Amino acid sequence: MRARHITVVEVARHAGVSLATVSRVINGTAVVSPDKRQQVEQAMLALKFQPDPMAQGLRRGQTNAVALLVGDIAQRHFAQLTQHVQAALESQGNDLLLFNLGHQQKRLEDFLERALRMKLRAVVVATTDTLTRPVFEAARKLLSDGIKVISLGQDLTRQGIPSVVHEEHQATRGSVTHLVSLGHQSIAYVGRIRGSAIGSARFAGYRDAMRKANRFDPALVWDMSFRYAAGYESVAKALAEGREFSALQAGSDEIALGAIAALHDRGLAVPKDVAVVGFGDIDLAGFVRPALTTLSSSPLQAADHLAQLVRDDSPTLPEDPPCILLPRQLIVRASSGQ
Amino acid sequence: MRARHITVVEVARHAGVSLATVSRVINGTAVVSPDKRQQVEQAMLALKFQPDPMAQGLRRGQTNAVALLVGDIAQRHFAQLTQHVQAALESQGNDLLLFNLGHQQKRLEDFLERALRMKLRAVVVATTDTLTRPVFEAARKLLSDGIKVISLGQDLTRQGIPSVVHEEHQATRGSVTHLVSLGHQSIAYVGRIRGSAIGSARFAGYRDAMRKANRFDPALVWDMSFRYAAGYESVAKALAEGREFSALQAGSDEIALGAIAALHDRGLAVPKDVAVVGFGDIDLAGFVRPALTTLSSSPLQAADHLAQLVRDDSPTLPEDPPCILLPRQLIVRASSGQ
DNA sequence: CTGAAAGCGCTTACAG
DNA sequence: CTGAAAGCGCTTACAG
Repeated sequence: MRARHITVVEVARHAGVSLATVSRVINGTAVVSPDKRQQVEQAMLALKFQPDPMAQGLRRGQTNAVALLVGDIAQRHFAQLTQHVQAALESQGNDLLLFNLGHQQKRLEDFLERALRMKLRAVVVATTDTLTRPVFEAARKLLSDGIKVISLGQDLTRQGIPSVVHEEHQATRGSVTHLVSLGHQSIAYVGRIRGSAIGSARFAGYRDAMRKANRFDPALVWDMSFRYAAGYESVAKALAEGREFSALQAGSDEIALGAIAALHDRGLAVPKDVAVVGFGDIDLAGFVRPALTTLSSSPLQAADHLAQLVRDDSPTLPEDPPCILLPRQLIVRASSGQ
Repeated sequence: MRARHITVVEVARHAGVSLATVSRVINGTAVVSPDKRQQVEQAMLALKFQPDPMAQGLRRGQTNAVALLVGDIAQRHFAQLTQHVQAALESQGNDLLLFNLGHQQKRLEDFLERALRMKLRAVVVATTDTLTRPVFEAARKLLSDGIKVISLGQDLTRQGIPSVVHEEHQATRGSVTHLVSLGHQSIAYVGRIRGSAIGSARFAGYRDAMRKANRFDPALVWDMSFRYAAGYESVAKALAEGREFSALQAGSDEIALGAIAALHDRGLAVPKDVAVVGFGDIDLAGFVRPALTTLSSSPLQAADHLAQLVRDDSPTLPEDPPCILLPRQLIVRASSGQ
């Protein structure tokens, strides 16, 4: 059933040269006389030759696959990231191996162990979760084996891992300061996600801005579980408990949307009764009503920087890995009023 | 830099057996005496041996990777599908190679050509787009080369491709009939996406229901480009033109959300002035206000069926490939009234 | 049940 | 600039 494919042997025969010469033409790895080169190229065309990636990989000790480990592809943010990372990698000839972590640390660890044998070109870790020791150890093993590990989303340079990150702390500090300047006194924070490094950073920005305004109140900080439902439940619970607040900073757009639903169900209007600011600017943000004020992201730029790091063949294991920082901007829409 | 890995040679030496025996233990492909088996297993453990997937792949002529080609990972529906497909494949030991088509036919074609050399375990095509001849030809080449091709989303069994699909036509026919029974006379359809096989089927269901009710009016059918923005623009344009309608069936939830924003911006209330029904039941559907009435999907079941087809080693190239049909249900929420 | 040997399709020293 | 040969790490007839 399985057809026999054209190999370098056939090409060499057809072109009247040796295997080595064919290989040199394929890889452009050594000088080949113009006429032989042409014969080989014609033979490849005539026979519709395509090199076998497995064989190349085995021999070179390297595939052209990059693994992307995402926190949870079901989250808008990660889906967007995946989209752009795939595009950026493809444009430089790399395939994308996708691994959905579902926020499970153990899965990350297991994959990293396995990655050691896969001869990947790079492993990209895109998770917001706080990482633990075993993960770092597995990553170090990869690194010392010459396999690139890159962090997308959180700064892991202290672990020797090049990172592409967005502003987090400054972002919420800025947006909350904006809410304060609008006259809000009681501003709640919904979504200080437990176990999330990024979530903590966003929360810290909020906290610092509130402290500066002398308005920080731990009772207005709500943890929660997961996305829409979490945003909804947190706010529903707070309202049931009689908490008072005139504004709300969410840890993500999805949480913000859930929060808005909860406010709505209690008869509270956004932004009239409660102003809401999300985080991340998912594509839907501009299409809900009221449109969602939020903090921007740059998944496209992030993916481009990442691709550059993947391509970059600078000496492995630099003591001082690069950290690329992407800014965020407050995108003011109707949900925050004024 | 790159460390030398443990190979079968070391394991064989350590266990005092031949390479062949080690291989047999790894693969469980032939009977090995209990004592030798144990020695090998101990050696593998002691040396922390992990087989090299590239070498195995080259020798066997088969990887354990499955390619998933999705219409557009930025769309909720595809992101969810990807999540479940990855999980299902992983549980059977397969890696996922993700390819985002961005709805570009040419990319599908190119990838299919390339897949021929990749020795993939299967290629899963998950797109709603109407496919063209060159794509089918490339698929046939894969099929005849013994590589599984599976369609996720549209019925391609006539092309010899096993398919896992959802009801489309019946779904909109049912939901529109429901709207009719609620007393609606003018029901618009937004999102008969050009070039989308699935979009056409959904539209046909609407059309048939409207015809049956003697209410079909082509002026109430609006094509559009892309997701939220499209839903918004279509409806905004229709309203500006003075079209009258009391209900609206959308081709997707995202389109429905965009449509609702447009209605809102014209001062129309949902469902009081216009009832809205979406399609797909994305996770957000229950968390917008009013909550979105929509047609359910079963990405989890779809992924499971798919995984089964991937695993299934029945004779290649059956003349009559299976078509697995998943039902949809109308999920009634606030946006459709009553 | 077991081992020696060939071979999957390439690339890369090595020698010329 | 070119070719013959070795070898990447496995698996699989083949012979016993």
